[in-house]
Amino acid sequence: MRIAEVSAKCGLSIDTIRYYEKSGLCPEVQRGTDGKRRFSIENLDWLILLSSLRETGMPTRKMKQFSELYRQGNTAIPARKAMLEEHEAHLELQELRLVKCKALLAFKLAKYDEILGEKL
Amino acid sequence: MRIAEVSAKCGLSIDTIRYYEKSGLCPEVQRGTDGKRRFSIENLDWLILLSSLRETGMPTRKMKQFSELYRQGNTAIPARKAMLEEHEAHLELQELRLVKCKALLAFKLAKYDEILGEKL
DNA sequence: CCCTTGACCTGAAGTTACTCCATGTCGGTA
DNA sequence: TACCGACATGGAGTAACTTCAGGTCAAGGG
Repeated sequence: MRIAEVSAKCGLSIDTIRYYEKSGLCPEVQRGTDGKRRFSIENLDWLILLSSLRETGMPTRKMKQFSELYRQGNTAIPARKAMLEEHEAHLELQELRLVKCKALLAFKLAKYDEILGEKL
Repeated sequence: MRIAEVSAKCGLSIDTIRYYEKSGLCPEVQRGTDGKRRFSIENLDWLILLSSLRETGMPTRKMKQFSELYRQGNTAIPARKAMLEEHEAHLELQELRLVKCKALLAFKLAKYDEILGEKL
């Protein structure tokens, strides 16, 4: 698979994918004889996961750490599991922020409607 | 109210509050005779709202735009309302991302457990 | 066979949104 | 009066991209 296809499938921009590889956030990507990247299914799956982790606020520093644990193979699975569980907890926090913001917006919008209503 | 207290109450760091004022993301803050900022309740409320908007991904460019509409007073309420409603829609998107990430994590964690189970 | 096109490459500079730092002032206390 | 803590400023540093300038390669059209 070439970079454009991977980009479409994982939601990361082409530039971001190159940036992630360069920064060691994803395992080595093979190259064709033309020097261009050829992504495996494994590469794609990894980028899909990274994309989702990133969207939900995991810093690249942690993604790099996670990637290093991946390179270490199955012996590092408990460590990887711990990282994902930590991120799960982080998702709960984000959920709370969303709920809080929703409530605040509802309150503000109600106040706007009140003011607009008075003008009639 | 002084900056340290406002920071504690709105969750933004002291540096961020100063940065927001400098960038025009919040209305003018009064100064005491000592040259130090004295925040009103209105200032605090505004920063609490900005903090929540920021946490949920509103870019500072939009926060600035919103702030300019605030300065225009009640005539700009329909425009402000529209912006907050747009952000509400954005929150729905984030919600989806969270749900998607949760599902992906659950799947990965189940796979890890499977691998760890096989080793026994 | 040559030329153009399109998808890709690299290294470097630019952008966003902070965050940290050095240095300086002011009001109050020992 | 000397110092302390909370605040001030301007500027440099950082994270995570994003954009840009300039170059390569394979394929197709004239």
